Amino acid sequence: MPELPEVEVVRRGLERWVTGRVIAEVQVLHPRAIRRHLAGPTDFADQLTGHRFAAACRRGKYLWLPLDTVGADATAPTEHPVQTATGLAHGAPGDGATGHGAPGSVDGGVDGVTRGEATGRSVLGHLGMSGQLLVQPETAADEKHLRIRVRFADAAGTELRFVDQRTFGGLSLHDQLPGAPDGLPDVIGHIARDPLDPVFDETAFYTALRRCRTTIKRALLDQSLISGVGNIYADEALWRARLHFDRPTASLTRPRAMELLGHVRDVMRAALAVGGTSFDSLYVNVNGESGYFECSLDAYGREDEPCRRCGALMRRSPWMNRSSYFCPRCQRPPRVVSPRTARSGPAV
DNA sequence: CAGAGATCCTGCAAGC
DNA sequence: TGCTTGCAGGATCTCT
Repeated sequence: MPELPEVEVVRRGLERWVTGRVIAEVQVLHPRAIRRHLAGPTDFADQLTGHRFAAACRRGKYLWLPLDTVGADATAPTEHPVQTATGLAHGAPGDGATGHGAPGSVDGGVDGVTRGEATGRSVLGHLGMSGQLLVQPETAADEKHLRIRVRFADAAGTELRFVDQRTFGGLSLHDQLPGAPDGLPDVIGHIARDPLDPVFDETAFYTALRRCRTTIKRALLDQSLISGVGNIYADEALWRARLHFDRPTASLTRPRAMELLGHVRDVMRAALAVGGTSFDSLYVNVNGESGYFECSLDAYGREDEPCRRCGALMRRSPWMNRSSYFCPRCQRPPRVVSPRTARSGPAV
């Protein structure tokens, strides 16, 4: 399922294949896919039609595309690049790859097209568990779970499709947060920056950990503290850090927290490096269930298999209506069970 | 108010 | 073979 690395691969695909294109038509084929757009499917389609996607940005697992008006002299068909996208994945993760306010990214424009003016609104997308944003030939057969189709005014011959089996994801249109240089939608203003973001605030993160009376895995999945981490990479990072998922956050020393943060980054970078390789054709290939990173997993899904570090059999624990995978030897359960009591005790 | 749990949804796998 | 049940999970809502 899509976590930060997968979403970043999608963002790069959108940047390449969708940015600068003018929307000719929007079809909403399943209302649940735009449930966060409260004004409904017709309004969503009407608001987008005739506008241009200005950029492709990401924060955590959210993607968004700011909308521009179309310049008066931009009626000629866009000569859109149609060539292999191989090499897109080679950018250094966290080095501008996250698309946060990169200077010129919004104003760079597409060759030969005069840019319109910003509308102050952005199309927000979330892939949920099974969502895919695909750039497909217009002639390609509809996917079984096609939810939204966006047709373009140019002659590139491709269209943007939102495909989502379990319908946890969706698209919506929102006003931009005032003062946000990258067109951040107001509804995700509370989402923290991700650990690959150059301006991720480590001190604020650690301060929040010390202040919270919760456990470390809950904190890792709390998108308002740190974004982009899902169940899989949380388990992977905790395994690498030899931390039990039920460890109270308040019991972590700063060096220990920074070590964990480093493992989160390492796991994400490794997944991002692998995820990019599947992205080399005409369409944005985001198969959330393709398992390209699966062979690299040390914890997630490895119940009853030997720990790659100590050989003990990995365990699976029910946790918040899902599962936590851990090594019972490397990742000892906390001695202090309650976060409340841990708060008054010394940091370990 | 912070934190914990329920909830949405669909397809697949396991069990009877 | 065919049905039922459980599981997967991110974000949001509700409850304590």
